[in-house]
Amino acid sequence: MEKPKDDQELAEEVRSSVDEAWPLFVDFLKKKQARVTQARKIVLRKVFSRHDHFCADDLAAELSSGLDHVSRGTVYRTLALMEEAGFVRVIRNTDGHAHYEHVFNHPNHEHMICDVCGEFIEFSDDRIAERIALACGQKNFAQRTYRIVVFGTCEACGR
Amino acid sequence: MEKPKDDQELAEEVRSSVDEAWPLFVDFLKKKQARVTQARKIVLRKVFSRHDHFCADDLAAELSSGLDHVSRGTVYRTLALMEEAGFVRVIRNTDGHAHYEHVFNHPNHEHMICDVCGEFIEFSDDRIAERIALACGQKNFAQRTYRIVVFGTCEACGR
DNA sequence: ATTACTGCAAAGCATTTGCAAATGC
DNA sequence: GCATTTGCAAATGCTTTGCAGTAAT
Repeated sequence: MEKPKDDQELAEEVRSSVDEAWPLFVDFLKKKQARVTQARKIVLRKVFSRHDHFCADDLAAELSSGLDHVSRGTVYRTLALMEEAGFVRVIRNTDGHAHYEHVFNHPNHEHMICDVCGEFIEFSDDRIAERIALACGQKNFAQRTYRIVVFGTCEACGR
Repeated sequence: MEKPKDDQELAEEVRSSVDEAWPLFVDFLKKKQARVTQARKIVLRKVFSRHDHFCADDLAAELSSGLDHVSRGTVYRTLALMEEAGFVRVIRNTDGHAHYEHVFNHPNHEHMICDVCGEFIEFSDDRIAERIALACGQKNFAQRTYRIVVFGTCEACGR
């Protein structure tokens, strides 16, 4: 049973996610012989300051015009790194945009996307993961990750 | 137990798919008060003349320079119609291209995409469909369709 | 000091769109 | 005959890239 989170709890969770994620990202960069830069820290912090899903371009827009300035190109490059590091997932909608979400402190879950309002609804089901693993075994396919998107109409829009 | 299909059987299957699909597409267009045109027929035939997956742009390229000429814009517009009609599915790869496949005479199935060679491997599992339906029920989400893509390495590339 | 990263603006590229001509109804 | 479609080419919009300057090691 999970009670709704209030603002303070959310803020807490954000802080801890960034605090946990950053050192891990630093490790990842070092292992890769890449550099630990301000821009990368700013992008990571921004990504974890959001709870919802966001699209690359919006993030780039926000960061390329604020105080902690990071250029569009760098935002895209950093998001690619973060995906490689496994901190972030891409979900390609039917529109051309790349939607991202962070996966840190966030159990495996999939999405329903409402055709009408575009809302993302999360769900998860361990059984599905099992069946997918099974199918991969049968095809001798070494699974790295998978993505499920269900399209349809959400409760609010259906009424 | 299914035996491998030889060329003649494949040709047969293609012919019958087109022959079955076209009248249905005509119905769809009429219901929509849209027009039954040559261009739409040509695109549909081309889509069903392919067994594999294809990307919108390749199809457009082939059709915009052949004898049965259809312009790029029209190919894109027609593919959108065919998707709406449920004859075709889009699978978005990580590259920006839209990959299509026809779903007529083709049971529900999902895909594994090899990171190395880009091959599409089909698989299906009714259990997964059940679990997804269940999850949608729980969220009061009216499911229209869904897509699963598993990323990883295929058998050949894994060796 | 060396090498990688960033910012900027320009290029890329699949897809969409506006509009005049063509076609289906 | 009238409205929808088509073809073409130009525009769009997200994303990537080249390069000169800047920052990290």
